[in-house]
Amino acid sequence: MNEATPGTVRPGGRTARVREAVLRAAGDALVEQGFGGVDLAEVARRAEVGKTTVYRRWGTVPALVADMLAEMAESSRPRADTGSLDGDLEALAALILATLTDDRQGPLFKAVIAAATGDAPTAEALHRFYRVRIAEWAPCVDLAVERGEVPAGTDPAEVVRCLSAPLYYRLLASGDPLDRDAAKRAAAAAAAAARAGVFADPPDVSAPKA
Amino acid sequence: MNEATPGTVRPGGRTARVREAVLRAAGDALVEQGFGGVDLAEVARRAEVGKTTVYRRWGTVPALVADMLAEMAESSRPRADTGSLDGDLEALAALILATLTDDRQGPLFKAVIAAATGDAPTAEALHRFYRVRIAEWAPCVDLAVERGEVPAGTDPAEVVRCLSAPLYYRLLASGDPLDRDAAKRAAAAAAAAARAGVFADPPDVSAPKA
DNA sequence: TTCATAACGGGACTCCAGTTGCGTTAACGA
DNA sequence: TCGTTAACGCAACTGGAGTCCCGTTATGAA
Repeated sequence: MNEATPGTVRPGGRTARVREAVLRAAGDALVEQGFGGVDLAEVARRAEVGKTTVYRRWGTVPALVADMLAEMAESSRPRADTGSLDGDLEALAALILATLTDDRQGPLFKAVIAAATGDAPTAEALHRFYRVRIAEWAPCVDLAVERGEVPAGTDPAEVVRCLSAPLYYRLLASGDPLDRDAAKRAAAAAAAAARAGVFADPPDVSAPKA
Repeated sequence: MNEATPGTVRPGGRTARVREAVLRAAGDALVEQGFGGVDLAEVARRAEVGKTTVYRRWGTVPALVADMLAEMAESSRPRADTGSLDGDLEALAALILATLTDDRQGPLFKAVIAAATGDAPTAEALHRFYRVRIAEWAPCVDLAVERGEVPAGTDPAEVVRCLSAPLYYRLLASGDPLDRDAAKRAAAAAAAAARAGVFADPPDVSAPKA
C-alpha cells in the first residue's frame, strides 16, 4: 500500500526526461501566468507529457515549485573577490539586481515566493535555497574581518541578508524602483551597518554610537 | 454596454454590508488557506452572500485583495516619538515585528503579497499601502535631521525601507527567525546606515568611510 | 538477453468553480 | 411617499481541472 515516491527508484532515462520537460514547462508557465494562473493540466500539455504523470508525481503547483527550487539550489553562482568589502558587496548587490530585474528570473522569483507563502514544504525548499546562496557569499565578510574592515564576530549571514532584503522588499512589497542606485544604497547600507558593529556576535544590539 | 463598477453608484446600506461581509470572509479564507487555496465561490459561502454578487463585483481573488488593501491603507497606526532616532526606529521595528508575527496578520500579509505578485492592479494597491505607511513614519527621520543625528538631506523613505526590508525578507524569503533580536538589528542597521550618510540626497552613494 | 515492475499515457468520469439569465429587493433622488 | 433602477440572489448550465482505471513502455537488476 505504501508506494515509493515516483522518480526516486528509477530516476534514469525517461523519468529524467519527463522531469526536465515538466520543470521547464512549469517555469515558463509561472513566468507568463504567475503562481495563481498555473494549473498542472496546463503544465502537462506544455511539457507534452501525460496529465496523469504530473498529478501522480507532483500533485500540486507548490510541490512542483519545491522541486524546481531543489534544482535551482544546485546551480552555484561564483562570488566576487574584489579585495574590499565595499567592492564585494557592490558586486553581490549588482548580481541580485540583475537577477530580480531579468525578464525571466524576476517573474519566476515572484511566482516561487508566492507559491512558498502557502505551502510549508515549498517554504522549506525556498529557505534552503537562500541558506545555500547566503553561505556562498559569506566568505566576503570573513575576509573583511581578517582585513580588519569590520569587527571580529560579525555575522556574515546577517550582512548578506541586510544587503539582499531591500531589493526583495522593492520587488515584492513597496514597488519602489529596482535600479542601480537602489543596489548601491543596499550595498553601502550593509557595509556601514557592518562597520558600525551592528552584526557583531555579542548581543550588543543596542545601536552603537558613531 | 458599459456598466458602472458595482458598488460605486449605490454604496450605502445593503451594498456596504455585503462588502464588509465579503472582505471579512476573504480575509479569513486567506489567513486559513493562503492565496492559492481560496476561490470566490467559497468566499461567497462564508460571507453568506450570493455567489453571483461576488463574481460580478470583484471577479477574481486578486481584485478582492486589492479592495482589501484599499481598506487597510485607511486604518492608520500612530508613529512613535521617543525623542531619539534609535528609539523611534526601534519602536517601528517592534510594530512591524508584532504585525508580521501576529497569528492573523502574518498569514494575511503573506497571502496579500502573493496575490500582488501576479496582478498589476493589486500590486499597485499594495504599493500605495506601503507608500502611506512609509509616509506616516517619515517624520521620525525628519526630526532626527533637525536634531543633527543624521546628515541633512537624508531620505526618510529610504531609512524606513531599510528597516522594514530585513523583516519582510525573513517572512517571505529566507525564513530566518523573526524575533526581537532581528527587529533590533534591523533598527540598528538602518540607524547606522543613516548616520553614515548612505541615504543622504547627493548621489554620493559610494560607501562613505567611518 | 530476459524478466519483474516502476513509471508513463490514454481516456472516461466526477465535481465544482465560474457563467448566464432572470426575477427580487432596496437604495436614493424627486 | 413613490418610482426608477442599481445591486443582489436563486437556479440552471458549462467547461475544464483533478481523479481513476487499466493497458503500455522501458528501466534496472540478474
